[in-house]
Amino acid sequence: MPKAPMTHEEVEQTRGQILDTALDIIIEEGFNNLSIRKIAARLGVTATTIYNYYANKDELNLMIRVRGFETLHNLLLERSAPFETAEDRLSVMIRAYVEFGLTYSSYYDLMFNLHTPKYLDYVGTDMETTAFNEKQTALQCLALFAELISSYIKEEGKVKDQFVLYQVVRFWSDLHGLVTLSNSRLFHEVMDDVDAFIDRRTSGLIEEVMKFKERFDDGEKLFWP
Amino acid sequence: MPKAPMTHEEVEQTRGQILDTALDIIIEEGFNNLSIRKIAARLGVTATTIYNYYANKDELNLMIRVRGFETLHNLLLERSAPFETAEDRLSVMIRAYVEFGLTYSSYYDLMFNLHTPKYLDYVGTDMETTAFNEKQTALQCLALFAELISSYIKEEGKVKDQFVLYQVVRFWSDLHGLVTLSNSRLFHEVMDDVDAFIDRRTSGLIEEVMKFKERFDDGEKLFWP
DNA sequence: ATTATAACTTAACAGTGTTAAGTTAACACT
DNA sequence: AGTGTTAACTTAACACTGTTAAGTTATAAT
Repeated sequence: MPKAPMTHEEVEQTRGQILDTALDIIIEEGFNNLSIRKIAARLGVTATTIYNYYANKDELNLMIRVRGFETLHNLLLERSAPFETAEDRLSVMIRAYVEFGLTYSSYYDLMFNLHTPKYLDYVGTDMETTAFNEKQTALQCLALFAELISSYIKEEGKVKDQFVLYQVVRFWSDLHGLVTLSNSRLFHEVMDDVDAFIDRRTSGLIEEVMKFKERFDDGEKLFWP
Repeated sequence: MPKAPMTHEEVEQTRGQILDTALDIIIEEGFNNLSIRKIAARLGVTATTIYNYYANKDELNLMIRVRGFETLHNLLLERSAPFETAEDRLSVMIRAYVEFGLTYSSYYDLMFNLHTPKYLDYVGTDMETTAFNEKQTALQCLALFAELISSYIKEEGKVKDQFVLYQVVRFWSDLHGLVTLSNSRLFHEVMDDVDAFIDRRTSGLIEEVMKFKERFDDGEKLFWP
């Protein structure tokens, strides 16, 4: 006798519309100007309706981050697809990462910055599974880099895995510093030609990765940097 | 006939008390939980009173950042003072920077992150001079590093200055990536022993700086990295 | 005692996330 | 056709934010 509930697909569609609207607002007005009421107004409903589809703003932020990681993952795949060698693929992926960070600076900030909770913060809460999915999507991006670095090294085993993780996180950290100091416009406070700096530093990092490969190609045993 | 206004010093003292209270709240409850009303309540006044001493929350944030840069600057001087050689001084300063970033993560975030306006955003506004002072304090920290790198190189001139700026900003960028990914707890999502990683990476960066020095000591001409 | 005014407060506005309670409309069953 | 169930939505409110206009109070010099 009751009214038939929305199908799972209909719910997902509405959730998608809400997310799309949120992304529109972020792109048009920046992340700081995103509010539940603003999303609702654009969709012609009241703010409370949003809460039928997302538990709270945190969950919405989490979904925005998932979108971000998916976009990044796709970009990395897209850019590396035309290339065969690990060198070429790594090179374009590093440049793609920087490009993503600078282009979608609002996403990037939400994905990688301090004031957003991370998976470990959600363990034991209602949103643990959502957060788990976000983390997996994010890890797939890291994995793309890890696979390539890993392919350099003939040895196998736990020590290798640790080495690869160290290398990946190390280069990630360097790239992250580059992206965030540029997005925070602090580079612009101390330098005239920021673009040139970013180009040079990105090229420098790619060269560093290539040097690692050469050392392994020359038959060097696994070394600890 | 009018009531005598507060002396400049009294005003500065009150401004200082407001700032101190703000810092207390940031340390105790985090930057996100800082509010004008909360500061006022702790000082036993109303929120509007704060506006007699600071134009708005932005100016208060600016002053918090100045404090942060002063603290960082003092820490760098303090740590490097006992040492004579440029190597030792650079080494302890690099470690001090990381230590500062990890210890005062709330300050650090406010000082270096996206969503706080920078000097260039204040040009032409009432707060331009305040922002200018902040920038100068910040640049003094950079200068401490620049002087030491500069002392490696015997040559002089514009090319050298550009080289030194590139090097300083490059290492700053790397350190910033390390600090912010740690503070955002993203390292903790992918690694077990984050402290070990940070130690190793910091040491690695110090080694890199030392290698530069060696190349110059060996009589190498100014090279472009 | 009067008066100017510095320092402060009250009250309000427009905004935020969020929740409890009420409305509306669609469906299945009698 | 009428009725009860309930999904989807709205209204109204709470507690909070930064910020401002207007009003109060206490102090100092005349």
